[in-house]
Amino acid sequence: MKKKILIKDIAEAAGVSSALVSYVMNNKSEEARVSTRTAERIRRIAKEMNYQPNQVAKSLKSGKSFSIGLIVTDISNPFFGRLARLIENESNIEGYTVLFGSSDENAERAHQLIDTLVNRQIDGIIIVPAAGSENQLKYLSEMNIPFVLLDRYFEDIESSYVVIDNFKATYQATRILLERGHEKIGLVRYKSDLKHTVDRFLGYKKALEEEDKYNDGKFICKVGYEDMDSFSKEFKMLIEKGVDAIMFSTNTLSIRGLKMLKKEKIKVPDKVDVFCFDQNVSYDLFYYPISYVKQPLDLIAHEAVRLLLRKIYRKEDYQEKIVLNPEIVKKI
Amino acid sequence: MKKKILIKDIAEAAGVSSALVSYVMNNKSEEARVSTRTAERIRRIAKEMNYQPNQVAKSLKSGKSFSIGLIVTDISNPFFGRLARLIENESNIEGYTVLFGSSDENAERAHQLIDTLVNRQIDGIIIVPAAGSENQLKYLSEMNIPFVLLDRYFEDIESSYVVIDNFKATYQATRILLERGHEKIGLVRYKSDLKHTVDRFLGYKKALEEEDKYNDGKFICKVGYEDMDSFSKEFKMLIEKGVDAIMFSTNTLSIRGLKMLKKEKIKVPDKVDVFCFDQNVSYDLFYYPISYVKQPLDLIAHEAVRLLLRKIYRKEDYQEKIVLNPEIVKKI
DNA sequence: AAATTTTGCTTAAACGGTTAAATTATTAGG
DNA sequence: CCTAATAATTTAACCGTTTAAGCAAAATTT
Repeated sequence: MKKKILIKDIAEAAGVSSALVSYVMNNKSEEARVSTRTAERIRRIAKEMNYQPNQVAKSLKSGKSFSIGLIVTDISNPFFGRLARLIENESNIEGYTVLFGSSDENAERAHQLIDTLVNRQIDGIIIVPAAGSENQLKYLSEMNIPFVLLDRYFEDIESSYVVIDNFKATYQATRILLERGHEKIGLVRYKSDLKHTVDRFLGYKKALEEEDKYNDGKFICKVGYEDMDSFSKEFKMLIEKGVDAIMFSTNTLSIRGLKMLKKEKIKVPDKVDVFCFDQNVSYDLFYYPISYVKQPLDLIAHEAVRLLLRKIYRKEDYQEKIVLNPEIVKKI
Repeated sequence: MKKKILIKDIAEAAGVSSALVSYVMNNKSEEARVSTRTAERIRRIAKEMNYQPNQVAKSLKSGKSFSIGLIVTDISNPFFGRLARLIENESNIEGYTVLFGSSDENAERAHQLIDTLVNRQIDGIIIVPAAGSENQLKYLSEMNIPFVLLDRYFEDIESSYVVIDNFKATYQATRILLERGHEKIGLVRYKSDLKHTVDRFLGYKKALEEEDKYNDGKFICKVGYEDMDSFSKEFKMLIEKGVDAIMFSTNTLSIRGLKMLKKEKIKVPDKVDVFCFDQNVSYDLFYYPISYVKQPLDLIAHEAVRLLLRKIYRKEDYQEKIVLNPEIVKKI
């Protein structure tokens, strides 16, 4: 078994103290006045011995770990998978590693994850916050741990965030359904008070109200995040109410809805037209072209990492709130 | 800004030395003969002050970090996303956190990732190895860093791994296509010498040879992992050769193939029948029921974590090789 | 040539824990 | 009441780095 090369091994081999090696390895030869000859020698030996600094020791000393945490609701959800991948890329470019965790929209679980990540000295966290996790964010603020929210945020918590204009997203999408001449437009949404969920609902509502077709929310189908079993029941009820179009307000709901429509042989768009949320490879395989709201994922990831790193570097307390425009992908 | 509670803060508050606090917090009161009264007091105070041990310091001292690395080819690929999620769950149960990275099937990138993870003192790594990464695995062995391979392995590298019987998978799937009466069965595969790719090819070949329908691999379409652009060209050529069925050998290839078939209006199964690889929500939205090879993902994740933890705990050098049975999901 | 500055390097403390060894307090035994 | 044994606690070294402070030699100034 090869032994891990430490700074003191290099120092020994070079016949100098470990301090010198450290200075050289951290490009501080100048400030520390290391002679160019010695610096050269140290560099050469370090390379020969394939020296890899122990990040744990570095972190302990510096309080910086060059790693960031990422908490999503479920990494296996393609939407978050793609986001995670993009965040990974952006972070790596800046020399950061990503630790991740899935909260399952569960505040308790999110709490655990945050603790774990914080104890591992992550320099900052990107969070898709679960409902009821406000206190955790307050805790992070108090501890001065930089964080950036994604996908949603809390109006009564001061924080940086990157989201899309969800109201606009469903408003525009619903308008398109209206323009296509639909009269009874349903909404499939989660039972949740999270900002983005509510905004998506409000956009839908506004569009319908403008045309006097809101009907007191008669065509809204609310499903719980956990009890997905209820989905089919609720969804069928919605269909039975005679809707002629459906606005799906998330990626997973879109997929589940399309599956149901296909299974129940409800013809799209003759019987019901649909408008989906977020991209998904599946849409391309559906028998009818699917229009959808597209979130600018790469931009979201880019901005999220940028905001976070800015917070990490400049310890300023300034919060940036970024609201990006959704793209409406109209396939017909 | 609240300050992070350290062991010495607890010690001070309890009027004892930090050693005692450490013993108590690590449930070593017995061995260290801490009086029950003191232990109680320390526990109470620690709880009141919400003490969270600094994992970095613990890691430095113990050489253990209670985190494991996970290297997949691409976390945004739903197949690996699901796997990652399951591995996350299994690891969390055992108190481990997951650091992940996507290698993009690129040995250079994988090398970087491994270095990063190792320098962060991860206790072990679960790797979906890229082609040409054998030397990295040797390095891990030399450094005595526990690792488990997933999805594929190298025949000339001694290691633990969890894979499915890929030969059997395509053999059985191809047999089904044969039984359906197809004569010209194509294979869509990656250009790669990785064990699993080759095995999948061999299973296909064997099944065809048994019926004298291999045709010297005339109906094989090989595409590069990176230059996916060539996919459409290659795929069209395959179609033009007049195949009446296609065996797709990975998840992404299946999806891309189905998309092409739909786009080009090539009727499934009348014009060409298909057999896909791995589950995917998309299959359910395709106009015709898709049969596919299903990998037992939860079992794979479970076993991978189990093997890795076993290696971490017992420092034994015994390699476990687990080959699981694929499930053939026949939809017609 | 002495005093001062600059150069090149070393020493040692610190980061926040763990743990073997040492020390002190308590109890039991004679 | 003194000694020995045992119980409870403290001390200090260590994990692998970083970095302020110190020091000796060489170079420069006076």
